[in-house]
Amino acid sequence: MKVYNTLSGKKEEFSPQGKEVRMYVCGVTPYDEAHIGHAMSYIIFDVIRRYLRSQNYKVKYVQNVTDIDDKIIDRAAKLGITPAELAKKYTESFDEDMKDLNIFRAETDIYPRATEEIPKIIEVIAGLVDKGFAYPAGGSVYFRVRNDPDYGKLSHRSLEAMRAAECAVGGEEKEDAMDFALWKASKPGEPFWESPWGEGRPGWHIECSAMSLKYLGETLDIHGGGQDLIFPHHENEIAQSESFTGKKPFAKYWMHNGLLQFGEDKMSKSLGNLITIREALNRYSPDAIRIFVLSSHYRSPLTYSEEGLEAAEKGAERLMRASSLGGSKAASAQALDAETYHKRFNEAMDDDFNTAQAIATLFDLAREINEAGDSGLSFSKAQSLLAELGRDVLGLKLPETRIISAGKVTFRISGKLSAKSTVIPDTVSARVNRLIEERVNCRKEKKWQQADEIRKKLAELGVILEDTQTGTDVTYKSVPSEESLNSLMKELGIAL
RNA sequence: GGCGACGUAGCCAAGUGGUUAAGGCGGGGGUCUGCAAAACCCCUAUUCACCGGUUCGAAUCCGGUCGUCGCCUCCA
Repeated sequence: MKVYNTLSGKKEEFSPQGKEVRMYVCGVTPYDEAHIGHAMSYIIFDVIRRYLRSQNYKVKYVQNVTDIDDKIIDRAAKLGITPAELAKKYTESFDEDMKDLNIFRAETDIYPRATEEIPKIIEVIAGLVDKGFAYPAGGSVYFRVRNDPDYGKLSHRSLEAMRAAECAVGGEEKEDAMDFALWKASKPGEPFWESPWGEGRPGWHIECSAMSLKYLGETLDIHGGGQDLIFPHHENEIAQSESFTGKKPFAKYWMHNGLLQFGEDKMSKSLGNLITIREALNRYSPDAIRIFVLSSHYRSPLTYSEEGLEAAEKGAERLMRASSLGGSKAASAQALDAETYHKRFNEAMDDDFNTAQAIATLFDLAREINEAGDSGLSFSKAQSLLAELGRDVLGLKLPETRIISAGKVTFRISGKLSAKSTVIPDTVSARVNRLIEERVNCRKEKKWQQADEIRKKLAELGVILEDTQTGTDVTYKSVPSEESLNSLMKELGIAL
């Protein structure tokens, strides 16, 4: 398996330290709703992790929550609530988003919060001060960048070049403009913790060093995040961690996803041009969002577009249909060769997680299944493979089809409804089934106009009917209200 | 200004020395169907921004030109 490492700028053979892969992915600062740029990043690392698991690696996963920083304090002050309340609210909202996007979580995962890791953070800062890599000034503590000869190795730039850019600002108390804060003295009214340097709170970068050290040890296998974190965040993490432990590298493989673009610009909170994950989920299925993200390479930027999401929705529908296609009773024993697809899929994923090619393989497999279905060949093996790779590795839901009404009606849920485990109320399905039954009778009697009318009206309510050789398939794209069905039945003169 | 990425069909997007240049969406034609839908089949890039060069051979390597974007400040 080859993995692109930002540190070396090359694809490298993946060889973790042990059987268990130690993986750390930078989490969010919960001060607002997460947007689909976040979704992109977490979907990508989710798939990387799922693939590692499918290749029989164990993965020990840690993802932080930066629940204290300037933005949280400012925002909370504006809203008149405490920073802790604000952070809690948006952490919960983020967790809900991740759940609906089908992001894998294991019992053994750790999602540490900065505010709950203060002792470890102070321990690391104190260690850096002892070793001369950091110095207190004015109640804060700064990292002494010039003492780290490796500084800049991840972002591939020199200290001189950075100084020349004259972008480093503030900090009259700093020895060097490039030095960054490990510990920030608190201002009146701000939340604070006691420390050897006075009341204050942790700087942004230090929590990741402290948490990864505490939960994953001195050397990580994979450290991931968006490309916007390469500098300064990850550069600073390396500086802190390697200076503290004296061990290099802090992380064997640094993986960074490309950023989501929105029109001409990057989608970001500061530009205000964002679509939240919640808004996206209200319009598109989680599978569509995943296919949209995974259809291009994870290191390339991706531009958000309605057309792109709609195209992905159609694709998701296609995979879902193939994975739930009912087998013919007359299917011959001759099965198609699923193994070549499995091989192609793995080869794509082994090459730095080429999900675009992996998905293309699934589309080819779907075509084979449909073809086999048309020609009466057995395709159950191919179908299990499609479901396995789609669900377990790419994290798609590929909503299950359930056969109801004695095999006459195939029931499906698709589109955005699949984000939650939607249940169609009995009162609703009873009415829909009654309408289908009525339509079946109309068709038997060749009352085509009436049959078409029922189909059309149900479609307007988000219930799609399709006739097959064995009966009628019903797909719920939304759940109609009992009342709307009642009035439809009244209009058509059909009694329950 | 410094560092980096990218420019492949109507749109999205793989491919990075020799393959018929993946796949999805869209469009056109057909099969099936009462009609639809779905599915399947065929067609939709003689060509990979442009100009030179290396090579028996380049979308793929090198140089240049034009264009787009990211990072250098909080960000996934």
